[in-house]
Amino acid sequence: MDDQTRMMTGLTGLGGLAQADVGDPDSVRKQQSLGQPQQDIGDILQQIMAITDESLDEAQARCWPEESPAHWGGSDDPTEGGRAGGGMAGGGLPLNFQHRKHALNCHRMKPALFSVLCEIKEKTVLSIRGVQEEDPPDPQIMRLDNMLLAEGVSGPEKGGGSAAAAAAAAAAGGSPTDSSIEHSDYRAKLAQIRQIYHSELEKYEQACSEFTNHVMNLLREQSRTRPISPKEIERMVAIIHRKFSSIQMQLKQSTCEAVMILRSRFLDARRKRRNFNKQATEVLNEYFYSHLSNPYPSEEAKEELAKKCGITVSQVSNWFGNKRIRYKKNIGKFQEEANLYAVKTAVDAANVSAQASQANSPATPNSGSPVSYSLPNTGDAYLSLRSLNGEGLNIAPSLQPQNTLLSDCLQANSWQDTTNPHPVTSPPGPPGSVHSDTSN
DNA sequence: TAGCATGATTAAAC
DNA sequence: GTTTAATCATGCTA
Repeated sequence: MDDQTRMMTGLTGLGGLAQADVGDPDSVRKQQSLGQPQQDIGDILQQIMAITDESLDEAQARCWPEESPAHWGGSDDPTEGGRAGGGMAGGGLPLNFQHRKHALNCHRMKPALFSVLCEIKEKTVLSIRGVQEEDPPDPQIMRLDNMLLAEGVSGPEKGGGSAAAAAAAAAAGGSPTDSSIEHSDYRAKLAQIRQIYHSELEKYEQACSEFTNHVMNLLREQSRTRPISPKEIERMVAIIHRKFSSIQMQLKQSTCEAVMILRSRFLDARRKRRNFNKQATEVLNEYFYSHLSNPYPSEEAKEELAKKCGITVSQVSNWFGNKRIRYKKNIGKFQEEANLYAVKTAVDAANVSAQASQANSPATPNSGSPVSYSLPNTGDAYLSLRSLNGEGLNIAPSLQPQNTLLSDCLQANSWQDTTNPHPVTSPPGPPGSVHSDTSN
């Protein structure tokens, strides 16, 4: 029986009041003021107070002083309350208690009292209605949800986490093998976090649903003796959900923390700094010293270098940034290195031109032709040269006139003198290819 | 283990 | 957006 019906039933059963006045609490009060009804309500309230004030032990002692456990069990439906016989009535309540309850329910003033309670209830509900309006979604929860979704902890398993891992691994610039190991390790840990998160979430949801059902049953049960509207039950359910969602938020928070720790441990590039391999450093140095007059690789050149070195474009930028500043700070220290790479480049250029002469014709000129940036391993040639020329690192005179590149490498560099950032310039050449700026 | 080398990060300037 | 300059954190080596 719903609240409305219950109220109506109660009111129609109001014996001491005129039918026309039924449902009007003022009329009820008027009647109460006449004397007899007031006494009745007083009685009924007295009885209610007496029952509610009693502890269970007291009630037990009074109703069944020598009861056995067999008195418990069954239904407490008031309609069953009139059943004859000793021992237990329904609802797990002793029969005497059932009788008292039933007597109370059947009291002729009960419907009127119930209607007054309904009125009071209605007013109370109205006063708190404004406060109970639906809350907007919590931005913090939204942030947490978004992060968990982005990391692949919540939502579908694919993408998120592994993508983040891949991106971060790429940013860290580790070797392919290293990054793949770290990647799988990261994914395994992330999967662990995901599993824990989902199992905990399931537990919370189960507990929430169980508790909600329990409370709803309790309220439905109570609605027999006090007015409880379905809206109130809904509100109570909402309160329970809010409480549980705060627990969920804690779970989400700690999951996010775990993910952040995992990320910082596995993917923090600074933590995982690895020196570039020898070949990569050589490629970068070759470019740097062969563009010493303007060591600012274009975006295309950076991409090309990054590809050659197996690192990212930003790592190339970092490297050049560091190199420029360190070179500038201590030119003397880097002079030897500069000479070394200048010779290396020159030897390569000489080799290239010699090959070109042989391949074409004896008269083919090579001056002015662009020198390919892709240098073969000229280390041996350089060492031979070095030994021929002693440790003085002088350039073989025969090589000098052939390469404007060489002079470019060794000339005074304007970028070193300026304190302002050098304008972003690209060495001439088609995009995607790395050239030495022989035209300089 | 100290000291240097080196890659990454940061703030400020442009 | 890039660059410089300073700095941090880590790797390498004697």
